[in-house]
Amino acid sequence: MDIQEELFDASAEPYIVGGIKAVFYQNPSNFYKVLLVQITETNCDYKEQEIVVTGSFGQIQEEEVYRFYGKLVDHPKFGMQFTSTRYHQEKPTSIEGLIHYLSGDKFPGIGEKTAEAIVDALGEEAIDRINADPDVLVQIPQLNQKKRDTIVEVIQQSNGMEKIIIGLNQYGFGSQLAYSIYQTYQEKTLEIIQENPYQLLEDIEHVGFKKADAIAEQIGIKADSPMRIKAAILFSLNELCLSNGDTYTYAEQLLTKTIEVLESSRSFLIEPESVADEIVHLIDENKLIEDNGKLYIRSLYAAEWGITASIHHMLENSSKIKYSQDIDKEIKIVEKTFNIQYGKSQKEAIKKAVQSPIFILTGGPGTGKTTVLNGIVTLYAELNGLSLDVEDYTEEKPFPILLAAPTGRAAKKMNESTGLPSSTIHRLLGLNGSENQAGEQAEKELSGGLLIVDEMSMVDTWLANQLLRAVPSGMQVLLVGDKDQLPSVGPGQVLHDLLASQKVPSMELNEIYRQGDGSSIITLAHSIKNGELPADFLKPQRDRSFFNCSTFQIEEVIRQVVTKAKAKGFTAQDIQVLAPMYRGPAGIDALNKMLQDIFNPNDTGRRKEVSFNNKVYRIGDKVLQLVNYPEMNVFNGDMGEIVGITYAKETEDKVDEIVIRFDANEVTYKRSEWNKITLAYCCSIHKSQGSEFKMVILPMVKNYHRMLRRDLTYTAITRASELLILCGEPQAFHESVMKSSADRLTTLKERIMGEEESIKSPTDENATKITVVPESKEPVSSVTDQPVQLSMDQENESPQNGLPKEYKLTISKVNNEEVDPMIGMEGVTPYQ
DNA sequence: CTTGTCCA
Repeated sequence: MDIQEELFDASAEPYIVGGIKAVFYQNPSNFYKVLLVQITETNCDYKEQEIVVTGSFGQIQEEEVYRFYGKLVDHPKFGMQFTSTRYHQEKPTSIEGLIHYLSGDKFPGIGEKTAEAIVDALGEEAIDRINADPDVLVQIPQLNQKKRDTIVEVIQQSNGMEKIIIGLNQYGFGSQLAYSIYQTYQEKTLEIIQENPYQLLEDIEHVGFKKADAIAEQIGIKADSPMRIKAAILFSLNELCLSNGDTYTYAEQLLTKTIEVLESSRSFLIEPESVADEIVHLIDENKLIEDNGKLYIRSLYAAEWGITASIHHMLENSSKIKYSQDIDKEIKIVEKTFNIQYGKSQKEAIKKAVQSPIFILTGGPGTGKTTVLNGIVTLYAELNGLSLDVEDYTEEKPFPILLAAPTGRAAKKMNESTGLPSSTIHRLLGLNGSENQAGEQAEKELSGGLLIVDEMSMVDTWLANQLLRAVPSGMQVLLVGDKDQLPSVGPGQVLHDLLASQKVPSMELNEIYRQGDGSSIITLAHSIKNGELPADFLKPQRDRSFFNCSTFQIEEVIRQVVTKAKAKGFTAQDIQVLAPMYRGPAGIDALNKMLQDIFNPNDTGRRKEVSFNNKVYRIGDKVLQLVNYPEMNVFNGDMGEIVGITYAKETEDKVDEIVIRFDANEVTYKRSEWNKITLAYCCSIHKSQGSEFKMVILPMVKNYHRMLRRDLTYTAITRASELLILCGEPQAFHESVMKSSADRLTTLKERIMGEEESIKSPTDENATKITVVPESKEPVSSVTDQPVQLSMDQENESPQNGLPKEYKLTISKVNNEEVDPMIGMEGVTPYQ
């Protein structure tokens, strides 16, 4: 068996073997290539002679024959092609093939006759034999020393990849890591690792310090070597900043963390002084930035300043935006076109936005950001005499309004709500994932008159810098988002800081248009946003209720609520259970299993089902997409339904297949792609961002631990458009609301405000950090200090329910089915 | 402990 196949376990994987006819495209900054391949062998259902193969490849020789592993993809623009995840050069196997290979361009000076002589002497195993012992060539009289060297060199080079992979294996890298390391360094792999194993920390994701340090030890790098200490410092800085979302840290914390990293990797005592010395050296070398006692990751320091410069530059252009038309009059025309009436603040936002070089539109869910966004687009087009018909534009004259968002799903939603083309920010900027995070490479400037970015709260410091830097002079920018929702995955809190600086014109929408009057969900959301839990938090309301229970009772409580709701006509699509984490008794995985049994059981045991990763899938299951498939218009976070399951023996490729329907289109997933989906009856709060559900069920228990955060709770409850059912421990809700997330350490706000950095010591900073957390709130602590009893005051609360005065929701009553778990919601059905 | 993006 081929070494690679063994390594990557690729038994029934689709492959294509063929010669390279042309290299259509190669990205100079990474290994991405588009190749035209003349097929000689394949196990795919593909009848043409040629196919386009895309992927990351090292050196690709035209005319050479390669074996590509991957899958067929129907690209909307380029048709059927093969996306390859790994490949290797094919060794010639037949005698004729071998002769052809040896007499080819690769071996200068070797003709057909010489090649024949080599194969005559060494047989079909010639290549392996030369590899094993180059001296076997001496027996061939046609070859002089120079030709022998050429042959050996070329053969060893193409054998290099296998050697490198074996080498990586010996260093203890599994197939996955070995592969990504090889993809990055190619033939230089072993050289780079031997020179400085710590380089892996900078270049390869998922390589930890211990791993790199183990190799370093193996090749004799001493425990107190400056190289090792420096690597540990930079690694610790990254860990500290990225785990908290901060853009800087303090020397003391960095020192402590570094020593911890070093000493937990090798048992060797490290002097704090030597770490401190190396921190100073790194600052001198400009690999670490020190500013007013703060230590920054270089790229983040640059990005904060970059954003600041861009913003200031835009603001200087304020006076250049002038319209001859009467804007108020034009807004009236827009209102007429859409047949709506904007609220006062909405009107003001539209007016300000078209007149500002950069403008922030913010507001919670349901406040009409989308409506205003559409108004701004229409008014902008009106004022500038632009057509909004995409057909009127060409490649030379591109559409002048750019729409983008940090996630594929948000971009898709933008496209649906505006009818205009939109894309991810990455795609807009032409980022391809191989850039370093600093984005220090040259990038293209955008063209157009207006750039609109939605879900700005999810844009991190690096991306914001790259985006704003690509904005040309004169292009207006509109940033839209909700600063209280989940922050970016990457470091920083750009939207928050821009708003806090008060330098950028902005408008916050407060009026709720989505929910009807008297929604207590919105009131609750407002309190949570401000770090409070309202006094009536535990009392059943018309549109929400609370079940007090422990971690281990969550499953049973939710089972009963959902069973009841289902009987009332709520479907799996109407009800969404949200949890912050996957594992544990009250985790997403456990709840999904239970919910699947309610909504889509296999009672008879005779239904078609397939299992994967401890999960069972059946037709009718509600599933969640976990990655982007832009060509299918399906994105990370989209929900669909399984509409078909085909067992391996019934499919052409002999692999199990699942067909999932999303809104309009159906997508087929082979077993190898099943890790791209999961059950969706319960999903993570993160994945729910950007969606809305009639009924949201939200468990909160202390077991969720570090996931108890205000932004998560706020995001979760604001997903509910009609009903919200909370369950769990009141103390857990309390904790989550107390834990503010908008306390990432950043200096963007100060930079934009142009304030002299006040010299703060770490203790000062800690003090400010503490004040960010609101003072203890009386109503909450009084609720949480004692065992909670849910009581309903008959006089004030829903007397129409005719409930007894003392009505306690306890788990035993729920268990005995003495109470209706949808208490207080009698009149509510999904169809009202 | 969870979360995002990428190529003619």
